[in-house]
Amino acid sequence: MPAALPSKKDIKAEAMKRRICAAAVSCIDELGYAETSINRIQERAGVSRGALTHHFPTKQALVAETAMRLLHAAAKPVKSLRSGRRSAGVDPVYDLLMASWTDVANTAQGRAFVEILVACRTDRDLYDVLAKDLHTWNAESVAEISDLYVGSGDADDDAALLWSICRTFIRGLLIHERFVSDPDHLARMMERFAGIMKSHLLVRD
Amino acid sequence: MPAALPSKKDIKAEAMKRRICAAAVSCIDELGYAETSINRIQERAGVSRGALTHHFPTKQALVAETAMRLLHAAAKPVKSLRSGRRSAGVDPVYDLLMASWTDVANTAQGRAFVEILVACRTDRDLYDVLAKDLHTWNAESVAEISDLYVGSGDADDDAALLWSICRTFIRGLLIHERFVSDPDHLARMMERFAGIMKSHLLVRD
DNA sequence: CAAAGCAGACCGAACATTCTGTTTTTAATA
DNA sequence: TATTAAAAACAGAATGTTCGGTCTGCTTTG
Repeated sequence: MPAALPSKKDIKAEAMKRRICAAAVSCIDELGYAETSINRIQERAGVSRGALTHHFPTKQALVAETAMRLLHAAAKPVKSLRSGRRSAGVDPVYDLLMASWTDVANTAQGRAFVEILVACRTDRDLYDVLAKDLHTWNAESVAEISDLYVGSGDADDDAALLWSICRTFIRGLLIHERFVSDPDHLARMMERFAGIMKSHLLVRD
Repeated sequence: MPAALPSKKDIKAEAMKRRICAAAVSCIDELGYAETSINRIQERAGVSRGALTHHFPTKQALVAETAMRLLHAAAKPVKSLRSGRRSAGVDPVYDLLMASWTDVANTAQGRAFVEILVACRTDRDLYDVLAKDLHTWNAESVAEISDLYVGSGDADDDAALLWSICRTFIRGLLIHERFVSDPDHLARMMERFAGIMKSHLLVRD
């Protein structure tokens, strides 16, 4: 594993890929997965068709890499919340949940990721590409939490279960928006939910 | 409001629409919203293009009507749970939530509905058609619950808030499937969640 | 016989992908 | 260090398919 330091070529390639994936994210977030075409991503990224095709030979490859990047980007915030600003707010779990909503889920990246998640429910090819990373990401996320918290239930993996529940609710909240006219309602739901959960996910002693 | 009893023509038209919408539901459930085309719906419904076009001049009209039907179909189960099988199971709220998952959400209809919900997050035209019905459906659903239950929190609409949280979680659960390898895990999450919620949504005395 | 229901061909637009060139970068050689 | 051939990065046209929507007829119903 030489981990050869990146050449000028690699740097440009990485910059190009990042640019294209960023365009893909904003497209998916604003237009939805169904209306996101290669043409539109290309246009939004300000990149020629040849360049895009060179780095991502198929649409699936582009979506897959975009999803991977979103996945790895979403892993950071939880870790940073783990180390940073302890005991600053009301409750660590409450803070974690509220931050997960505002800083991770309810962002262009978070919304785009949910779009891709929904897409790979029915797109088996896409799912096959992402499945492994989704599972390991999930396992790591759950392990991080289990390391710090313990659940109020009987099962020994109760903290993991509760954290999965939290993430599931937060993702669902993105979809619930269309049901209510007042956007403030989502914040109220989030607060109420976090208030309930903080008495079940307890800091390890 | 004459509510003229349906003629033979109307009956046939209704049957045709039902058939097409059913095909749309199974398409959206199995292929996802992005891969659902008029051609495929037509093929699955075993209907000619002319017939389909006659009843639904545009794709949006078809999706909108399909969503309406799903919405009205999803209103029933909650009502039936309200009247039927009281005190049969562990807890009325627990039963209600578990039934909402197995009988409403985790069905072809439920999954298709979520697909449409996700789609109309970014499709403003579709949302404009559905918004009114989504809001009133939501209001009715919440009213039904508030009529029977009271929340553990301070707010006077706490039961409504909690019920919205429940529905949001259940919808999110449909998406969470791709994160875990064991499908049984979803059931565990559902049970744990319902167990928590039953101590916050309380039967009115 | 008028009108609605139905059948299927047809249309331009947009799609993902493939392709032929052109430019730039890399690495090997002198 | 200068030269050069190969490889990679890019540009953009061309291709065949599929899309949603329209249009022209035929059939059934009222």
